[in-house]
Amino acid sequence: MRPMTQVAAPKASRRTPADKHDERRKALAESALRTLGDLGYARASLREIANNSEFSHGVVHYYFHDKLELIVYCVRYYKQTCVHRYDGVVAEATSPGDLVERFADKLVETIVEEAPMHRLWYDLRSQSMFEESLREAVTQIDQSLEDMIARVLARYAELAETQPALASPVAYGMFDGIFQQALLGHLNGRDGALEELRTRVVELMPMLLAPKA
Amino acid sequence: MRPMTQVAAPKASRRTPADKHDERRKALAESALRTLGDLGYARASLREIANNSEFSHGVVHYYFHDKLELIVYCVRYYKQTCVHRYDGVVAEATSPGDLVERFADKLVETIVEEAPMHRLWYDLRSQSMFEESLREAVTQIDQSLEDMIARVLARYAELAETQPALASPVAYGMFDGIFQQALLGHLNGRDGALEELRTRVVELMPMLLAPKA
DNA sequence: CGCGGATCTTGACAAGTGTCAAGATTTCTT
DNA sequence: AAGAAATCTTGACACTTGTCAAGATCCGCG
Repeated sequence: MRPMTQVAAPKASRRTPADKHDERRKALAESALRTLGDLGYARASLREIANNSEFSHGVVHYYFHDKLELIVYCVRYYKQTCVHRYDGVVAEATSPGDLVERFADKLVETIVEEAPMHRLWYDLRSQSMFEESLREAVTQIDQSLEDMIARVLARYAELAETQPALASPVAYGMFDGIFQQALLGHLNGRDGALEELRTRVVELMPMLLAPKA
Repeated sequence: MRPMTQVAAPKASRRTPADKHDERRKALAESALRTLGDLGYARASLREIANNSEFSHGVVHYYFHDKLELIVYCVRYYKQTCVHRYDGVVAEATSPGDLVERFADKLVETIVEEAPMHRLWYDLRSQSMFEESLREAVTQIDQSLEDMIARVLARYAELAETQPALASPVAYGMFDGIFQQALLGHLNGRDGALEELRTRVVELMPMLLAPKA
């Protein structure tokens, strides 16, 4: 959620004429994401998306070819900021135990703060099982999430002076599974779903390391 | 996909007059499941469902109150047979290693043979994150799947003469995660997705047991 | 047979959908 | 400031959707 001013003003061009287009796409995406997070992929109509924004419903086709392109753009745009969520954890952790704590806390935090975005992601990924045209984007995002987990795990092993016991796809699959489970529980209003996620991650992480000797 | 004849004919009542109703509901559900597995929850219209069956589109509202009731009935109906998929594994395994092999094989087998049903389940579960009225059914099904995993794990620990190292919700979450990952890979046509699932499960299972001594 | 209830079909309705084109409006350039 | 290009609004289109009601058809029982 960094400010949307471009990287800088290289010379005297305060607003590049062609970048305005990109700016608008992002603005549209940001308000579309709110509606998509509320209603999900199928139920969010272009009119509803436009109503919850400062634009009219027709403008979507000026900036996007069709509904699918808008939605893929939105999720890509969101996930782009998402994959660096644990960079701070990796950078600042001082010991294996510290890293585990920080990682678990961050996982809980993002469920509390961005549950609608996460359910939208799972919605889109499920849709991609039916809709061929979603698969490329979903595959790429999934890969970048796996890489994110891999970085955490690598740093964890480094701090513990050992090696990861599992390849990163497995680790990602596992975390994704219990994360999804916690998200579902949280949305169901099940008390303790978040605290359970925390303890589960804490007790799971050590198992992902190869024995020291 | 077992034959749809009822459990038997207990006495002289070959066809109970009121059971005909249930029979029809099941028949409708079975053909609806085909369409739902093809198109998913959102894209499968009642007309499309009816077209791929021997009925007309109006008959749905004779047997079901609305679309949601039909779909929930369908998924419940399917998953009901699903939760006993590994009962044979549990019953017939002769050693820890044998159980792991059989379990992994069965997981792969069901992806090959029932991928559309599995993606339908994930679709429905994702929808339940948005649609309150789906949550009860989804929660119940999820619980029964967790119980299924718990039975496998308990037997595994028993054969290995030790205890499970993780509570069943965690174990279920993990397996669900890597299963979903494999399903996605398989539907994407990624070669090796199934073989990877097999080896991942085989290498993961021993980590779920508490050390022997 | 013929009646009555269950079962099913047909057709319609109202609401909502993505898409697009024609024109209004704003913004920029010269 | 005038004209041109970019941007946005409005309204319509063709189509699909879930739902339901009226009537046709089937079935078993008197």
